[in-house]
Amino acid sequence: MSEKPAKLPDHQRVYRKLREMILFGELAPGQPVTIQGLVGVLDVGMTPVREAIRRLTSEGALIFKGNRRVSVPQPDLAQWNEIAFARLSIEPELARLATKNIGPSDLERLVEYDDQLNASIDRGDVRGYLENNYRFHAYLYDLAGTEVLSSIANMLWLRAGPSLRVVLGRYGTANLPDKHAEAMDAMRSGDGDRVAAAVRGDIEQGIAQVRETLLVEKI
Amino acid sequence: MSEKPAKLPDHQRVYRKLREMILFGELAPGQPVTIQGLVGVLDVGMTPVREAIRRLTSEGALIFKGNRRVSVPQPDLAQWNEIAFARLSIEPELARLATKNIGPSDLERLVEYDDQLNASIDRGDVRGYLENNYRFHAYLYDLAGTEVLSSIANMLWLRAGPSLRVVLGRYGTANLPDKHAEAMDAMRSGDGDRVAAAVRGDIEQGIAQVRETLLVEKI
DNA sequence: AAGGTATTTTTTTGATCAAATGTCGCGGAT
DNA sequence: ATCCGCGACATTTGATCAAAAAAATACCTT
Repeated sequence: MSEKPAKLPDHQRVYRKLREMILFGELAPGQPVTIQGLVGVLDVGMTPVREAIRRLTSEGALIFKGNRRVSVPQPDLAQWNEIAFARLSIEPELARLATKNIGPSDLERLVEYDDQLNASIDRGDVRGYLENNYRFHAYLYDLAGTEVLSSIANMLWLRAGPSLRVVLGRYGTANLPDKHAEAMDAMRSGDGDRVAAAVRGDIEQGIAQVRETLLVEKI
Repeated sequence: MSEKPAKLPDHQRVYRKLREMILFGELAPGQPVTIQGLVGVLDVGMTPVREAIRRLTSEGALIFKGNRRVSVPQPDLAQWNEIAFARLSIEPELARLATKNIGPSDLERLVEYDDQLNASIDRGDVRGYLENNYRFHAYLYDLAGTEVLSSIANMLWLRAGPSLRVVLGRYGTANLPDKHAEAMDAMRSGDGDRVAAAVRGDIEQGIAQVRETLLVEKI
C-alpha cells in the first residue's frame, strides 16, 4: 500500500482496467466475461466488478448474451457501418474544434504519441499500435473541451477496438499510410478544416480495413 | 405477487424508473440524487440502485457532482450546442433509415402517439407532451433497426430531456408547429429524405427553444 | 448392445441484501 | 476565520438465495 499515491474507488479502477482490456484487444470478440472470473483476477469484491460491467454494457463495450451472460460484442457488417457512420459524423468535428486549443506542449505530446506509434509499427507490436493510436486521438479530442461529443467518441472507440485488433493482428500493422503526420502538419498552421480532413482520412482507413474483412467472413 | 407476469431484475426496473424520471422531468436539473434516498422511495436494496445510477451516469443522464454526489446535469449553452450537433448528426439519418421499414401498423402506431401528443398540447400537459414526443421518436428510430445509432440517440435524449422540460414547463406547449404531420406524410410516400428533413426540422425547433433561453439565463 | 436423448444432480454464476468501514461536509466552539 | 467532531452518505465486503449451465446418470429406441 505504498506504490499507489492515487486513491481511486475500486469500481473506477476496475472500470478502467476492463476498459483497457477491451480497447486494446485483451478480450477477443465473442469472448464471455463473468463477474466471478474477474473477481478472482482483479482481487476485489463483486460489487465493484458488477458496476464496471454494467457501465461498460451501457456503453456498448459489452453486451448481454442470451440469459444473463455478457461478452465482448462481435459487430457484423451492418453494425460496423453504423459505427463508421457515427465516427465519421463526430470525430472530424472534434478534431476541428480541438485545433484552436492546441498549444505547443500539446503538439509535443501528440508528436510523442505518434513517434511511439510508429515505433510500434516497426516492431510489429499490435497492442502498442492500438494503444498509442488511441492516446493520440483521445488526447486530441480532449482538447476540444466538449464533454458530450468526447464521450460519444469514446463509446465508439470501445465498440471499434476489438474488431480492429483482430484485423490488425491478422494482417499486421504495415501499409498504413500515416495520416497523423498530415494532421499534425495542419495543426501547426492552425487549419482546423485540414486537421478534420486528415482525421477523417485516418478513420476511414481503419474502417475500410475491417469492412473488407467483414465482407468475406465473420470476425 | 400475482399481477406481475414479467419478472425483471430489480436493477433493470430501477434503471427504467429512474430513466423515466429524468426523461420526463420528474427530476429537475441540478437536483441531487442520493442512493439511500432512492432506496427508501423504491423499496429495494442499495445494490440495484447503485447499478442504475452508475449506468445513468455513464450515459450522461446523471453526473458526479463534486466529491461523490450525483445530480441531474444542467447543460450550459456550449454543452447544449454539442447535444444539438450530435442530435442533428444522428437522428435525421435514423429517420431516413427507418423509412423503408415502416409498415401500416407502424404508421398507425405513430399516428396514435402523435394524436395523444396533440391532446396533451391542448390540455397544456407538459409531461404528456414529453412522453408522447419521446415515444414517437423512439418508435420511429427503433424501426431503423440500428442498435448503435439508436443507443446514441437515446443517450442524447436523456441529456436533452430535463432542459426541454424546464423550458416547456415555463413557456407552455403552445406555438409548436407540427413537424410530425409532415414527417408522417412523407412516410406514406416512402420518401426517406423528406422524413429526415421533417425530423431535422422538428429537432431544430426544440433545440432553438432551449437555446434562446440559455442565451439569457442559466436553467 | 450401442447410440443418442431425456432427466436428474452438481456446479457455476448472478442477484440481492445487510452490516462494517471509510470519507466528506457541515456546523459549533474556540 | 479555523479547527474539530458529529452525522450523513458512499463504498465495499461476505453471506445468502435463485437461476442457469454443465455434467452425470438413466432411459429409450433401434
